[in-house]
Amino acid sequence: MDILTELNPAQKKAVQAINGPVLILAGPGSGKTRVITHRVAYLIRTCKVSPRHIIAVTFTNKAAKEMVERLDKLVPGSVKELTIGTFHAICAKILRIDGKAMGIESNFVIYDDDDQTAIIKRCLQELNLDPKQHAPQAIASAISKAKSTLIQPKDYVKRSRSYFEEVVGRVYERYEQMLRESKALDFDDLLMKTVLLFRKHPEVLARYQERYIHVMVDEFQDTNLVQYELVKQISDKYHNICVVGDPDQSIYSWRSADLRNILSFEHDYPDATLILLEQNYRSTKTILETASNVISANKKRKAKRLWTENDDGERTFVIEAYTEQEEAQFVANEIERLVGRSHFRLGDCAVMYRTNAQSRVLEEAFIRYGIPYRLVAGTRFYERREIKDIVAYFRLVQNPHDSVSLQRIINVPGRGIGQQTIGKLSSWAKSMGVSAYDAMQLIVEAKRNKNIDDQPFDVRSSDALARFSELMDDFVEKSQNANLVELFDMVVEKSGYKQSLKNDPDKDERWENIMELRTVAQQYRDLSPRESLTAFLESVALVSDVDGYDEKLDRVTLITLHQAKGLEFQVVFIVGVEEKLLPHIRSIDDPDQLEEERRLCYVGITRAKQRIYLVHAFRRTFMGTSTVNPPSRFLDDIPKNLVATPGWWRGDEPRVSDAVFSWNRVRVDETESKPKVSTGVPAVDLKAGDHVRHSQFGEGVVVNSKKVNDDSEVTVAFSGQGIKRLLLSLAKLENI
DNA sequence: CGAAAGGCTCTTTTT
DNA sequence: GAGCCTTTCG
Repeated sequence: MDILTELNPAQKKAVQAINGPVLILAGPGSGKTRVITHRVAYLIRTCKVSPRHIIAVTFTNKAAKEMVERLDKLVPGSVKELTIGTFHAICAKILRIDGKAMGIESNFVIYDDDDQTAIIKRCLQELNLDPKQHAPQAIASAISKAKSTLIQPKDYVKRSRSYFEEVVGRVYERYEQMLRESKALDFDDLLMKTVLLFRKHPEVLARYQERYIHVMVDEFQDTNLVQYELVKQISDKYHNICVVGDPDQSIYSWRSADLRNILSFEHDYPDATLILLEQNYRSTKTILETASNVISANKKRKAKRLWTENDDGERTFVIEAYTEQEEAQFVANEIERLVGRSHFRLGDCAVMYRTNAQSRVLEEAFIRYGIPYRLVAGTRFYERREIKDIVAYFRLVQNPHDSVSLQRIINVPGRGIGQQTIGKLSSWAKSMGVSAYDAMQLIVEAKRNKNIDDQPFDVRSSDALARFSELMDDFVEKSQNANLVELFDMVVEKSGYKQSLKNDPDKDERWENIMELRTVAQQYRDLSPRESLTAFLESVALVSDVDGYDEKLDRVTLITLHQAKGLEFQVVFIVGVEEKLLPHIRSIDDPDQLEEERRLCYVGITRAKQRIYLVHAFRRTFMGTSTVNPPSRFLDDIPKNLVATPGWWRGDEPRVSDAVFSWNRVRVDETESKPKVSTGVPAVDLKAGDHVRHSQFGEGVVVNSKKVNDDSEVTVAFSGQGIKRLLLSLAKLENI
């Protein structure tokens, strides 16, 4: 297949502009991914560039994986030598290999936000600062911001201007020290330390410059200052740097992403070739126009002319629901209707929202309707307690100095090592200038030599500590010659974790999760014991939620607007299109942040290929309290001639009085829709203990059943599927 | 030391 | 509403 056919002139130009700096401004759906992959293929196949001289940076691991898959078809056999990954993953690799020059050992662990907060809390305690007055989260984000702009603790302290910054400065210094003691790096460190490494050791940088002759960066609008610096460093010799982005889709400023990077690029590389990708292949004219009208209201932006040859398509549906429950109901109902009557499949539909908290009501509605769905974030897998616990054992095996992991599991499951003992242990260790882990080994030794006075603990505590120390030693020993799965099984068993789950009310779910983690570990069993542990832990630390997202599954996707960037769906519902939610209340009084909210809305709309629904609720329960939110100001910017309401959702004036009855409308006007909603007495009467069969969930046992208006809500425990609540009239349950 | 209960505060978005 | 922390009691 020829690399250049099936590309439009602008795309062709982008693929062929391989020498010197290139800035590609790519509108949504303009074939950006295609351009990047074809450009790499062009370099390899036509220009005979060795794949090992090419580096491509993506925003998520999923994007990297996709690119590898596509390239494997275009240039078979080359992908192994290509460097493709996220900034964080690439930097982690660099530091494992070359970090020693910076005092970073190759077995460093990566601390996530949770670990970071844990450390900060410990700092506050040490510095006698009240965590209630100085929110650890706020301090964490201040430190992160500093690191993203390459400000080190000393500089931060020097330039602190307020009391808060002074506090942050003090914490920052101690925080860095603790990370060093734990031989750990946080996310921002991965980037910052790499830049510092390159600054301090030009000879190391030179190696990377020689290797990566062609540099490409995707989602450039969402890079921060360190990332920009890094890209600049690596490409500083050959200047073959190609960045791709869309300022209108910049939605990560809160993560220190800086739109000015695009401007800086034009400034730093005045000879850069500028390429605009403006033809949209994804959406209908109506969707594109809707989106353009929304984004055009932003003041700080360059006007852009997006166009498409696609059909006009359906109008944009703007819906008012009464509450968030009704909103979810509408979405579920409409999806059922679409899938039943038209060619759309469940997998073609996505529901997007501003905050994760909004997903719950949607989930409940889908469960009641019996519609299979997939939640992209939710309670994130790697943030679950049982997963973090098990992972902490592995981290400790890899790096015994990891104090956060030690604190986490030293008494999980309970083995008689309480707060008192832990406190005593760390101060004793500190007084001797060793890590807590080393201190515990001293206790073991003291016991062996019967020199009990060598350590300050009573028999009970010292026994417990010694036993834990020996346990960990066993794991470390195992890790040196057994494969990862064997180690996994040993850890789960011998740590007592498996046993301790027996009393856990969520034991089944937790156990399933642990087994899922085991499958992840299995993927690394071909590597050597040492390598597999490092690779496993690194993948665990750097995954994102979208990475696990599999579009082939035929299920409705529930996803945040942020995560949806880069994805596309036939049908998109954006819910909660209200003031205080989109735009979010915390962005409303800052003009810049407000513009970002608008971009977020724009990203959401432009995900849609065929149909877009913008749904808002008149009344919404926030944190216990019910509030009335006006429709989002963004809706005002959509021309009325583009907007419609689905036929069955009548209500030309969908105001309160009307909306109250809309619930009934869903049922009454539903005649043409596939599922007939019965309002009478359910055909079967189910009670606890009955065995039932469900088309999706299989067989299960009724746990509870209660009357809801004219219907019954039945709670059923399905084998292997967990407990679901279903509406009897909708869920087509069969009594067996 | 650990389990249980009650009280508190936030919840935007995430590599 | 939930997760986290503190308090209380055995």
